[in-house]
Amino acid sequence: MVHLEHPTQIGILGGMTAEEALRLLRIGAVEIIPQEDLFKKLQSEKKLTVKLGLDPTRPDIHIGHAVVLRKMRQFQELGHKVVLIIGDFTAMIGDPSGRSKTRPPLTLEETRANAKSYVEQVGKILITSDKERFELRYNSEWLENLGFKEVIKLTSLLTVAQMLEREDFKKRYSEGVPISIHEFLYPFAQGYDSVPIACDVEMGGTDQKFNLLVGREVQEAYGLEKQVAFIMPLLVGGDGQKMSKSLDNYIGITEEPSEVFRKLMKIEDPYLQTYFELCTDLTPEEIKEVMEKGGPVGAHRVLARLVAGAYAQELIPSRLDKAFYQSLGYSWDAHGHDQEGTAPVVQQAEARYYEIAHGGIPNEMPEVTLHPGELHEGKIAIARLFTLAGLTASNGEARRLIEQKGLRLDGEVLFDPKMEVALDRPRVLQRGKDRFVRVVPD
RNA sequence: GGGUAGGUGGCCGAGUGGUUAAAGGCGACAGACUGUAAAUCUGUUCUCUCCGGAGUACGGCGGUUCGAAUCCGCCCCUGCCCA
Repeated sequence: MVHLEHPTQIGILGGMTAEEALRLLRIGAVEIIPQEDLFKKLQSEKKLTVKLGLDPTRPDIHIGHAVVLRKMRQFQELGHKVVLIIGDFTAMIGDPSGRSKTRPPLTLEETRANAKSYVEQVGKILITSDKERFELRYNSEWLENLGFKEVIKLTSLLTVAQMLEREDFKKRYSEGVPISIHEFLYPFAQGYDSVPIACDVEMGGTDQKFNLLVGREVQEAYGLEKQVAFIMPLLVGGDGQKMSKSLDNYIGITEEPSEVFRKLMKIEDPYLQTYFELCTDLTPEEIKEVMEKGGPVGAHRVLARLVAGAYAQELIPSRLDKAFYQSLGYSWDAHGHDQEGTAPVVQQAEARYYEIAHGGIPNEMPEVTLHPGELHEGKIAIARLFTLAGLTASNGEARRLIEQKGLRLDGEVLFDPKMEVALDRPRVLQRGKDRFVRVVPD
């Protein structure tokens, strides 16, 4: 079984000097503004408050978030406290960062509903059970009843010109794309979040730089010590596009290991290096070695094993390094060519991947039960079957795909769009290479 | 408040009375080729279909017309200029 780091081990880094801590924290960071302030805060030996604001409009945490969360885990292991702010109030504005359109606003109720699953997911990376190390807050707590007077105080901190200097606003403005005034309020709201919690370090991706810096101004206006803006790189999807749930480039941290494995194997070659850098703790030398010795395919395999293996754990190990790779039972020398891992989850994920790659049908797949009312004399039209199974959006699409040899039934390529299928036993439906559903009669 | 230009399929964008389910591009999907990569090539891309067709669709509502994305009226929304 895979070695699972015991919670009592957390805090083992607490004995580090400020220099050592800074050296560790800097790894992987894009920018720390200002780094001297972080050093001073670390030297002060007080427990630092490290904040991350999460937008509860989309309920899933993906491996892009994990880049930031893993860094925060380091802070926790150094003895500091993470405060997760669920932006239930700010979600009504919608973060304009990187956006080219105004976001549709959400109600408090809608956003609250999403927040709960967030915490569960974040718990895979952060230590959430220890109140000294973790706290969850909703920003409606202080923003909802913030008076207009305070809003004026906040908004007087920045000028319109400064706002429009932001790349996303600048672009929208010059292209004539609408910007609502309330979107200007977002950075202030996020910045104000740092006041009631007396934030020392605010974490964010590169797209958050502006917002993080506003937090400093806001804290100063409220007589607090300014926070450090800790900026981590943004992980793009495996195809170089923004990671998006509607595309297949999105890897959720609670997805099945086999899915994580599959998606990591699909990462386009030019982004492989970045994934190693952001999602693992291999040294640059080790990454180079893996890439050279394993080639693109072998390197993909090492990455997929490491990350899928780590994410399969209840609590993701704090270091995804060579030692962890070996703890999964793989020999480092082989760089991905062997398949002799001893960690069952990874083995299964890998086996499933290769089974499908060689045209096989996996054992594990989503199951759909068909209502008996859909059957006519025990049979159902093939197109309707695929649509009911959720593999096609419409019967027409199913017919088209059949004409294009894109659908299979029990492994056999379908050719007749008018075919009727008897459902006296479970049947395996397949779309393309890797989408399967098993339909079982009720 | 005044003037002006606009609102078309997931996105961009053509289309000013019928031959328009709406050019073209992007994206997406399937196939070939591959490493379940990329690139390339081929096909598809509103819904239903007894494959003959039928239904719905061009911001909203109403009207003109045999017929409207296209003309008219009102409303909503957005850009730009002026105040």
